[in-house]
Amino acid sequence: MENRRSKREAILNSALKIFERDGFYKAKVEDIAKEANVGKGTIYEYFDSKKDLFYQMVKSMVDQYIDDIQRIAEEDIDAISKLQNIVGFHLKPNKCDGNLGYVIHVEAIKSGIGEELKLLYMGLRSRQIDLTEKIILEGIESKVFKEINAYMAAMFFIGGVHQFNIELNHIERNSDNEKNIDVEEILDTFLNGLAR
Amino acid sequence: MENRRSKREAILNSALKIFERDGFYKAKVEDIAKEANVGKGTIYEYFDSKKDLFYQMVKSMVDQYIDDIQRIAEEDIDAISKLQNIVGFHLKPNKCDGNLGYVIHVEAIKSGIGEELKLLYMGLRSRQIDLTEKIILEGIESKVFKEINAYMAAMFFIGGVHQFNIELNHIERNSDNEKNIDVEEILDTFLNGLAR
Amino acid sequence: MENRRSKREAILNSALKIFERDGFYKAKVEDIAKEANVGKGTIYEYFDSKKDLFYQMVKSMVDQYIDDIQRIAEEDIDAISKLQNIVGFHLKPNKCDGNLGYVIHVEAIKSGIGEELKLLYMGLRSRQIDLTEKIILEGIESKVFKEINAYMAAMFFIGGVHQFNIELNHIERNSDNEKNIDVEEILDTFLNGLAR
Amino acid sequence: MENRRSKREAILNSALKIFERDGFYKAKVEDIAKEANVGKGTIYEYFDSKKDLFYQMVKSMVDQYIDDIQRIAEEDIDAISKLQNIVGFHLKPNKCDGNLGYVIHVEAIKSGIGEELKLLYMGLRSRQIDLTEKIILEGIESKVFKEINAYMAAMFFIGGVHQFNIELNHIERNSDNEKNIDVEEILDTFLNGLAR
DNA sequence: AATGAATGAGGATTCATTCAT
DNA sequence: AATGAATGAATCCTCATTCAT
Repeated sequence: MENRRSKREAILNSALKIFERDGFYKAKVEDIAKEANVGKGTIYEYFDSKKDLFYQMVKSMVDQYIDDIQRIAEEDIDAISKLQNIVGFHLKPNKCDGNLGYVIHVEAIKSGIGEELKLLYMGLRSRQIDLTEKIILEGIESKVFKEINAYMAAMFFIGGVHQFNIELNHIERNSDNEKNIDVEEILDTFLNGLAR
Repeated sequence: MENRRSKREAILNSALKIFERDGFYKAKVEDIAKEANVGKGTIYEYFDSKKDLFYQMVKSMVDQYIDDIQRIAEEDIDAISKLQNIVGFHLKPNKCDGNLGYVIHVEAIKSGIGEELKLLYMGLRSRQIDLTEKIILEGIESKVFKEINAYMAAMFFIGGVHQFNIELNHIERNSDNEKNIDVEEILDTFLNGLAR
Repeated sequence: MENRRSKREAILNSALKIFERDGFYKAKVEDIAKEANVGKGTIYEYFDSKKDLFYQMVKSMVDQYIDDIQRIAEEDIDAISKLQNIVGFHLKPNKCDGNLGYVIHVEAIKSGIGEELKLLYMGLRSRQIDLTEKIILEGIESKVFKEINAYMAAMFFIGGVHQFNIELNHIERNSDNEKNIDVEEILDTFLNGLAR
Repeated sequence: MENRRSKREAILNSALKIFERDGFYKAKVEDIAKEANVGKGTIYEYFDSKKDLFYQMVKSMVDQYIDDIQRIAEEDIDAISKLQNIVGFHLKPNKCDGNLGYVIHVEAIKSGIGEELKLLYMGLRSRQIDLTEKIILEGIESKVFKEINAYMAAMFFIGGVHQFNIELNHIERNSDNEKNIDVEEILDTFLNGLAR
């Protein structure tokens, strides 16, 4: 039934919203249900438990995310453009939310939700680093980058990108001293460093 | 009584450990009490509530942390050495744990624990960025760094450092393909960038 | 429609099976529906509620049971042969299951299901005792039995028969030290007692 | 603490009362708590779960019951007197309640509560039959009883006794046509049978 | 007539907090 | 001051029942 898939989708979206707002333990299944305009029981028609719902929500996020950055990594463009696109992707609001990332991180590390979640999360991290590392290696190969430790550079890149994501989506949003942040400048900082 | 202060300290240390392991909502007051070798009721002699305990724990962490990096920032050494020390400080295990940082972030953003926590956390972030920014500005002034956007560079620096912290304390720890990460190399990546 | 009656019958049979296995409260309407190869909603086309289904199931069991032992009681044979047939009837597996009897007893005594069930059950018990008592009185009249308290003897007879039924259908079934139990011997014990 | 044991006892007594009245699934933990004049949460200080409470309650009943009939079986009196005492014991109201026996039987057979309960119950049954069988064998040895199948006789005896127990405690109690039932007469029926 | 997706009342269980000792 | 037994509010989850198709 077409309807079944769409209701599942609706629940996942509510879950995303509520889990992001409240974290796993504070979130109430009933609130997720309300948000999705379904009854409490309905959630259990589609998911085994609150934990399962969380896991499935994370899984759908992760799958989408990996898909997205993979697509960027596989484009037929130079390494710098790829990095540029990745930065751009992370600054787009709602597209990939850093706060949810923190929530997932916390629950995955605790693994009070299940070993599977931990694996999923670890997989995401290594995939993220791998892809970035590969892009950097491409850049090295094509002589655009110098012979740098690609793993380390990848870590730096991801860390920096996340920092901007959080800052923009959750911190800045509340304050008024709007700092203009643009992709070009971020990338420049990363590529050229500070040293004179 | 001297004893009173030390028991409070003991509870804060247990709280740190358990909250880091379990997050705010999963953590049980009883577990914190056990860890501190005190009775459950005793915790309420020293703290108003679980939320208060969390807040006080965060506060003591934050105060300590700001103290530490402030001390580094105020040393009479050049900007590069300061950054080096900051990186080194964050890689020292147990000294400042990235996972707890995530836990705090999540609870602070939700502010289900109280507006004060949010303020405390925001204060920490801006302080962290300010200090780093200031160090970078010092470097620019003394012509060691080029005329770069210091705010942006600070964000990148902090993001990268966190990424390494998490990777080392929580991810690597479990895997065996030990990647040697040393302060020198990290800083080099940051200072000189990738570009040829 | 002929079909309607047969579907009702199918549901009653499933109900019998599931209620016997799980008892009233543990049994799920959905399981009964599955067992009967009908939809969950269909059950409510034939029965008002789970309680009603239980009641109707018990009623159909009870009617059948009373019919059966009544037929035995009315045969044109001597009292001893009647008792023999009653024992034989209860030892036949699947014919009349002692465990369901316990389930019914429990629910009927609690009467959380309804006063009607209690009445039905009480009626069954008194009918059972009455019939047996009557057979024994026949035996006394025809000088085959002595002038014994027929009510008491009936109670003993029924109690003993139930005990064998349970033992055979639920306990023995699991163990291996098969004790041969045959109708002749049971009846002999009952008729002649232990005393030398 | 003396108090701790007595509160546990109080909860077990309430459990006995409520489980007997409602059966396992219908019984509410809250009702048991109310009956024992404790808070709902207190029950979980003494028992792991509703199932555990049921099991412990059954265990304490079973232990007491086996103790009681064992004591009777070991007295230094003749076989007939022992049987007489066993009948007397079962007719004493509140001393050993047949309805609870049914409840236990139903839950034990289903073993939805746990395999342990089943084992406990099976142990009770076999113990009950063993003891009775032994008494009968004593009687045979001392030439008071004839060379009868002792196992079968034991089954009959127990079945009859239970029947009386139920009849007296749960059925008769409600009706008015009081039938005088006394131990002597019951035993006479059992020992001498019906046959002339 | 038959279905099963949707519902929400109901109940087991957890755990922050209190308070008598 | 310190404790931990007791509590009940809060929340996950189940399942009888309804109703749109």
